[in-house]
Amino acid sequence: MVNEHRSGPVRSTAAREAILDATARLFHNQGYDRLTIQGIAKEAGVGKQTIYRWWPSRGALIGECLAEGRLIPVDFVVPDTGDLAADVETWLRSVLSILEAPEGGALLRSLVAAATEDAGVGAHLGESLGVEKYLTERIRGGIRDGQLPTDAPVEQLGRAILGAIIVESLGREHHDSESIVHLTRFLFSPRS
Amino acid sequence: MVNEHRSGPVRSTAAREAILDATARLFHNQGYDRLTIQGIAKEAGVGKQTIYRWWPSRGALIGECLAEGRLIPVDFVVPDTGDLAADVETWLRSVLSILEAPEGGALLRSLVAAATEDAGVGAHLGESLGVEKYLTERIRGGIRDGQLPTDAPVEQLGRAILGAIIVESLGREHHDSESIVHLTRFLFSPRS
Amino acid sequence: MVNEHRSGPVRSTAAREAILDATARLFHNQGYDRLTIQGIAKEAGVGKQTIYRWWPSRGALIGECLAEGRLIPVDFVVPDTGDLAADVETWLRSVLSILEAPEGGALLRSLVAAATEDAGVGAHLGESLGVEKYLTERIRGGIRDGQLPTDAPVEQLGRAILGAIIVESLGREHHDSESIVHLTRFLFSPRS
Amino acid sequence: MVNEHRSGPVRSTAAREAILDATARLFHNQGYDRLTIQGIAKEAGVGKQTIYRWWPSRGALIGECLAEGRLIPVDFVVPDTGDLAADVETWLRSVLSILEAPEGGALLRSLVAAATEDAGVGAHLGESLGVEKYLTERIRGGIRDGQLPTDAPVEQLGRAILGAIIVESLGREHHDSESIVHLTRFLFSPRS
DNA sequence: CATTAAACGAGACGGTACGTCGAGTCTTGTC
DNA sequence: GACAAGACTCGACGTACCGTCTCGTTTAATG
Repeated sequence: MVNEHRSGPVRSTAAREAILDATARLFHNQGYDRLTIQGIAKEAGVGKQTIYRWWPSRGALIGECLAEGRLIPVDFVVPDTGDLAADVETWLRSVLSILEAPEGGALLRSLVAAATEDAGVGAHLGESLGVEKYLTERIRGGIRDGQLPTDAPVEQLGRAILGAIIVESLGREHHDSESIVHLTRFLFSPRS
Repeated sequence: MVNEHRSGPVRSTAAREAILDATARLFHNQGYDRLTIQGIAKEAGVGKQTIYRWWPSRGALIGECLAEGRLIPVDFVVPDTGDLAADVETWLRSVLSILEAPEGGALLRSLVAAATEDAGVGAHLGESLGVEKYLTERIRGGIRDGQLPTDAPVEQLGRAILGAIIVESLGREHHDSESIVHLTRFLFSPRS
Repeated sequence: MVNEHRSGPVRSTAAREAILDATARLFHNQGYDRLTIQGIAKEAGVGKQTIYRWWPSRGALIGECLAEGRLIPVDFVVPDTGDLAADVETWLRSVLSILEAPEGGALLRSLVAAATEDAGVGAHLGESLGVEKYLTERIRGGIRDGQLPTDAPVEQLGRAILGAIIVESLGREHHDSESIVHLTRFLFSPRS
Repeated sequence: MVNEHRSGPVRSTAAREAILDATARLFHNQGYDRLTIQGIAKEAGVGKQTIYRWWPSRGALIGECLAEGRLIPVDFVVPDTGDLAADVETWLRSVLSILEAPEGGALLRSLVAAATEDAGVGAHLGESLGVEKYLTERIRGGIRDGQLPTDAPVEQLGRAILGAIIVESLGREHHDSESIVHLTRFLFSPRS
């Protein structure tokens, strides 16, 4: 029998919703290091076991929130005006606007902290900023247009930009958007 | 007089040494998230209070270990053969050799985790890989040589490479050194 | 309804038993001043929190042990042969036999120490020696028999005898049972 | 040579005074259980070692304060008007006036707590209330006067009264002076 | 006097226990 | 059988004191 029947209730969507909601809320308010399963359970009005039943760890919860866009509720689409450098810059500025929000740096560091603990978060961090889906795709377009050489390391370019943002955030210096914008201009401006 | 004299016992260098030693040892063996003050104290044969007396947090301990080269005991010097791209690649390969060691990825992720908690670690992470001291300096040399345009974002290039390594490490895909080497070749190869 | 229902696990009697057992055992072996919550938890194979959940302090634990007869497991009943002085002396000798046991003085002093910290212990110290239940009752009988004047301070007589024992124990002189027996004979011998 | 000479300073009376002062002050303000050597040292403006040099324990400090009348600065003299019962009652009321002061019960319990830890305190507790020096002496006078039978247990009577006070204090019931006065009247009123 | 050694203030040290927090597991009664 | 509630053992937190041990400074008897 492929189909295994069992009696009893099925997973409560209300509980799942309340848990992910509470997780996202607490993550924003307190950061990853102060996020606790107990706190989430109480905030969600849920038993601890209900969390442990469906998620193996704190990181997995964050991963699921991230995947559902509950942590960064923006769609970082990259336009295609034909000008690769300008399009990338548009994307970059929308990402940087997160960092420039109050506690934006702390938010990003919290995400990185979660990523160090949980592989799923690490894998989907770039994804939720549109790196693979939009940015890398747009860069590929730039190659087809001849704005980048055919041997350009497409995926690595996205990672490098994201990485530069992360490194800057870890340094906690006063955030300077323009310096990263400068980087992308250098990377994507037409080469002679 | 700046110097304020006080009688009484002086800070024990033996205790300081034992604590930093134990911290570095446990950090390598267990990673940052399993590192506890309690464990360090026991490993070092020291009272907990002696740690709290001199360091405000777990992160600060890691920061000091990092600054003293107890975590990454390598000097990542960048040669100057005249060929910028080749020199950067030399540096890069020595950095990547850490990642390729067993548990190398975990080590880097642990450092990043510490950096998310402690500003000092964040500030000195790049430093201890020679980014500011050697890599950035070498890139500046590349500008003087005319191998890079004068408006190249020197500091951001170092951050971008380091960031690309970090992002790759967070993703936990099978590590591929060549893809990052590819990135640096793209960045630093002579532009026409 | 006075009864407020709540679902969920119920207090573990096994844990309670183990804790009180361990408390009594350690109290006898080490005395009150060396008794620690940590030690009780370890001896009982129990988490510290389980102790703090149900008892507010070390003294309260001792109070409960005392009330359940785990510290002085004797029933100090007073006979009624008709001879008040003799009956009180019978009781007294059984109490003194505790003091005369090895470490008996230390046991009593430990109880007194606990009583100074915890009101409950103080209240039940006399009780567990049968002062209120048996001794005072027997003295009342003596009044009815005419062996004591009707205005005799019944309760205070019990306290005075117990107090004399305690004061003697605090003095740590070589214990002399006969001197206290002498006191009770004086107090209860037939008055002309 | 029996006499061993040495150079150097002698014991500082200022330090001794400051320490005993601080001890008495803190004992009154915080009670015995919150009294710490560190606290005394800081309050007295003295190094910890100076305390440990001259006193073996916290209890010994209290013992010395007690012996010097720094804890109960009253002289509990017993008058001799010829009326034994009345004289004892005079003494008793002055002792009870301590208990009736605010925190008087706590003070007595603190003294008892110290006595359970330190033999010296136990030995001198009664002494500092004038039990041996005055009360017992006065009772002996009562025997000589024929107000008490010759076989009265003189010392035990003093202990019994003190003990009754202590037991009442340990019970923390609302203090009732008259009940103890009643006891002494019963003990010392002329027997037919 | 100059010497010198002990007493002193200050406080760092290795420990032990404190009382609290959260982890992850288990138990109970309800839906 | 999923759920809310929460008791359970365990381990770490950061703090308070313990009693011992340097430190330099002060001080008084000895030489």
